[in-house]
Amino acid sequence: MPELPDVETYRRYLAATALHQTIKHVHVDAPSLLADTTPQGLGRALAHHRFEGTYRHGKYLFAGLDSQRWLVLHFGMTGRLEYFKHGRDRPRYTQFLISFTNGFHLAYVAPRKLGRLALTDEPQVFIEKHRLGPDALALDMHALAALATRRRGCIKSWLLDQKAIAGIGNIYGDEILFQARLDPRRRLPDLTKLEIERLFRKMHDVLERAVAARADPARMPRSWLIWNREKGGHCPRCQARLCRIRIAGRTAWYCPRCQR
DNA sequence: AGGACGCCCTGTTCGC
DNA sequence: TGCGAACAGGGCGTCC
Repeated sequence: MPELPDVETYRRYLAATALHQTIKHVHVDAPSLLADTTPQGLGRALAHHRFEGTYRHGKYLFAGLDSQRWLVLHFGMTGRLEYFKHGRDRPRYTQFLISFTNGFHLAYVAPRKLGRLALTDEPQVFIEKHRLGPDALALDMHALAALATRRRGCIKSWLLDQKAIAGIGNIYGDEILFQARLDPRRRLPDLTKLEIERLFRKMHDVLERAVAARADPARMPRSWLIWNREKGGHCPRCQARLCRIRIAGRTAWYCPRCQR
């Protein structure tokens, strides 16, 4: 689930719940999630400190500490955050737990343990180290067009490549291409200027509206592909049977009539 | 450069 | 109905 709109929603959630409170201690249940640190390292960095700010880049969430260090969270395919008070509310599959002196806890929940937790001195340093592309919502039309000319492969793999553009995953990638009416297999050099502009507008529009919907599909329009992206699904525009193909190792859903 | 693949994990769905 | 196989919204490393 966690693509840009989901992670932005988590960022707001963390900012609304867990800022400015002293961390009593942390507990790591799944050390395999830690990148370049240890449970002890994480404990030392967080205990007796407070989160004072948040930042998001693509699918990465950064929580800034009063020590000038940052906790980095990536949610893999199934991660999420949950803030709670009572021990009985501790979510199943909690892999990492932050306990505050006010008695509340922030759980990093990930049934599949495919996420990542790390520490960094500065989000920008982490972003450069991982060679992430610009955040999908920070791009303007010009920048997107410039990026597009440097690429020769197919459009869907490009949208999903975090080193090209950061934040788009399989679900919203399909949604953007559907709304831009572009076949996911189209090659970038073959796109016209108008098509690139359409792609940019839809990328922005889909991501902004998904953020406004708090990444909850139930709050998104029925006319979106997201409602129909399943076996036997039909195009919400023309009712044609949707096609399902494999691109870049992931399932791509598209309408063979509307997307060219 | 970019695409295909295997792998990391585990819960759910599919298909015989 | 039951069971193993295939699949799921991510990312990384390797190979070609």
